[in-house]
Amino acid sequence: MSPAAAEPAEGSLLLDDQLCFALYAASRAVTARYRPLLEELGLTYPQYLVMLVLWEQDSISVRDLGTALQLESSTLSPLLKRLEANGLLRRERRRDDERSVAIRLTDTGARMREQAAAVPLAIGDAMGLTPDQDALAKQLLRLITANVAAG
Amino acid sequence: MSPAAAEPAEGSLLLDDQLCFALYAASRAVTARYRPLLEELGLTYPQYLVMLVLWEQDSISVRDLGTALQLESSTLSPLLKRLEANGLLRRERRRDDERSVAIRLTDTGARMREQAAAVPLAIGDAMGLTPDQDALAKQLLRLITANVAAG
DNA sequence: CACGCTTTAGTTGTGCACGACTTAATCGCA
DNA sequence: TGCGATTAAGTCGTGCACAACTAAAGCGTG
Repeated sequence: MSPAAAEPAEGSLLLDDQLCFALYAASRAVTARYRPLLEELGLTYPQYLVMLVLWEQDSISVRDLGTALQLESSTLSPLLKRLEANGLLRRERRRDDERSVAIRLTDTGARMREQAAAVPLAIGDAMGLTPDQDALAKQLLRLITANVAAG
Repeated sequence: MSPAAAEPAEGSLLLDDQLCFALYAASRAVTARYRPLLEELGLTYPQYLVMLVLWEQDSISVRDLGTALQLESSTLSPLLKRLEANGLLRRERRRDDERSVAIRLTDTGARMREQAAAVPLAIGDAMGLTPDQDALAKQLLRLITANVAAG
């Protein structure tokens, strides 16, 4: 991690100067790395993220799931239907508020948690960062997310 | 940028411990920030990345474009058709190798570069990182990309 | 030269991601 | 109490992203 050889001019249009491209490329590369592991579980990457939330907090509304993952209902609704079709969760209208839909894991969905425990370990290994680098990367990424969302 | 309050256990399944999620969320947040700016140019974010490459190196093959952006021809071919339909570029078979297609900017596409110069500045501003943080983030992201691609 | 292998671009099918919109339920307040 | 505004989930259309595959061109070696 030595400093960059030559610091780019402000407002460069060179692809390799763009932080946004480094971000976009890294995100796709990591997702690609997950793909074969998740395929064994029959999950896509966004489906895996939904399962992570549900393993943390079962019986959550579509709205709160969207808040946690920063996804619209127009993305989540079909995704949740696919997970329901695969037997991992059930969707039921809340009786106290019929607008809201509660997402609950099935036994199959809950049991998948054990199998999934190996996944973050394998990916963490593949990313090959030291614990300090990992923490630093998370902090920088959250800072970026917070800043661009704010303006 | 103080250290994290509590370092997560290895292999945690908590969403907010996952570097992969921070990456995925940041990437989408940044793309969302670009959207209104690029809409004025009539571009999507991946189309903007293609234009960045072309402003750097005109008359490039689909293959080399794919290498630069780490995208498959199955993603690029339809995207390039849309850019061609919008009058920003032309596609022509190479005479010396009829398998290959050369992508060339039209005058309109080349002229868009001036308008686009403001975009990275605005985004850099919105990300709100110091030059050091920006450089560090790029280094970490490239390290992650290289590591996960390698294994 | 011939024929099989590789390379290049493109097509097809599936699943996100998001804007614009719809429907139904609930809320708030005049 | 009634009715307009708000909220929740979902549909639809467009555009990535990628795997699996196809078609056509070029290459290499017997």
